[in-house]
Amino acid sequence: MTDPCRVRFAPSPTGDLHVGGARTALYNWLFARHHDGVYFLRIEDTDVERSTAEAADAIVKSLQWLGLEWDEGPYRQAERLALYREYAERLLDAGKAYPCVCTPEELEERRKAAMAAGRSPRYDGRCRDRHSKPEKPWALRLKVQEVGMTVVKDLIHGEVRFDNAELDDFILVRSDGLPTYNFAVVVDDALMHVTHVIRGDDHLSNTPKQVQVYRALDFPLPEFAHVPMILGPDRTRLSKRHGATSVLAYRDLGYLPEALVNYLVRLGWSHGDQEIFSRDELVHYFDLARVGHTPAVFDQAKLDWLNGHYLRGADPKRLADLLVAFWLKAEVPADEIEAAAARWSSLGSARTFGEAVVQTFGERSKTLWELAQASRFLFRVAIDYDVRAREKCLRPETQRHLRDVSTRIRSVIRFDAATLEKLYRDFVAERGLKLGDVAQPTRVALTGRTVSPPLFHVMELLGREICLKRLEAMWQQKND
RNA sequence: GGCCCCAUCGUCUAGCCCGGCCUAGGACGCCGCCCUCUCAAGGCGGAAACGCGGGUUCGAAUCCCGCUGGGGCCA
Repeated sequence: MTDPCRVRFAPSPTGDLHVGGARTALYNWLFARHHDGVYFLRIEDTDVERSTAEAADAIVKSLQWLGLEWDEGPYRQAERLALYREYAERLLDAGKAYPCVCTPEELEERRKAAMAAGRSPRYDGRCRDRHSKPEKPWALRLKVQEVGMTVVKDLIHGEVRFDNAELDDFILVRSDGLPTYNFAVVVDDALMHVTHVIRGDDHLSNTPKQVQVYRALDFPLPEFAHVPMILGPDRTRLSKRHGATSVLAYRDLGYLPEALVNYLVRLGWSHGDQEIFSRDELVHYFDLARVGHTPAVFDQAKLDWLNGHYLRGADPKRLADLLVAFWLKAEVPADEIEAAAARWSSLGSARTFGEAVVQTFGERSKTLWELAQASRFLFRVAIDYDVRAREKCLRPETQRHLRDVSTRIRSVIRFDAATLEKLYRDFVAERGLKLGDVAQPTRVALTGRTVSPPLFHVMELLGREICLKRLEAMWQQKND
């Protein structure tokens, strides 16, 4: 019986959780669940300049929304500073690290000089033989192994070799007493018994440095797995320039968490030709060995397709609950939403108004936001008419049709889709018209547009009163 | 600049590790047709890729080298 694996997601709270980070979290989570291991969250907030509590909060919210619950934590590096100090002290005592009194300004100057002379801008090691703590402010540098190679065994990339001569004595603890990323991450991963470090490709180049820290501290090495990054459509690192990139932004745009998860997991991982995966299937099939090597471009069109797929399959009740917030955002007054719902329920339908809307508009929408906008005309709000379509409705002949059909609508007993459809079909049959001759103008009068969900369902949703009012406005309109 | 990673349709990818089954498969998107009260959804069909150059081999998308291109890290 081997010990269970332990993995972590360790974001810096310097901004919203973007889709790249979310995928890293997802892969960690799936790996842990697949292997019955432990997945935990660690907030890397030692960079006090850039870290904020709001960002940490947004990350936690994002992860919760995606359903990536953690078993431990969140741990916070800011609360563990004493630990880093303790291990720094050990390295200093053991002579494996040394105090450096070079100031950032001096280093910058030397760096420039080196560049100008065509040399690489590495630290020149001038404080290397210093042992005692100086009076002046100092930073702690690791005395790195200068010869040989550091080989990183990566579960995705295989063995990656780095020449130790390329490494310089990098800083472990800054002069302000705060640990650098490469130091804190090693101390934490080792102390927290992380068995598999699964993170973005951008950290692969940092790994040989971290390996040196593991060795200096006599910590056992974890396994590493560096997953390729997610790029924008222009093939550069994803950033705000690319529009929506944060998990919360997608939530607010009306995407479903299961759609985003499904999209993200397939970006860089595959299981044959399968595109749609349930949560259980993902846990069952997920395997780091099947994670690709190539950076992936984020394609919103495919996310849209997946979201549409999940929207169609989702429980109408759940969607209806979520929809309200999007209607409000589409500037539908709250009391209009209530009025429509009350009117609907007085009709005695088994479904609620929201559920009925979801069922007729859902399969035509990619997102809840789209659904809310497309169904906006169901309320007593100002409708923006398609100008050209409206002009066609104002032809005398068409206005007559609308007027005559209105008369029948007014007197029909049951106001439901089936009855209305029969009414329209009888009407056009009697007059030798095609259904579209009357249905299309009706659609325009009621919705403002030439496209909508099936007309008779729309009418049922709208209710007799609003239908007659909008129809009347259309056939009474003077065509000047 | 140095180092590291990567390279199959526009995009995500299967195939590559263990060469022949690949006249390169699937999905999104796109185009066409069917269904149809419009639009979706669904069904059917189509256009669309092994970056380039050298090897190795009877045979390479698959192995090796170089180039080119892209990305990242260092500061």
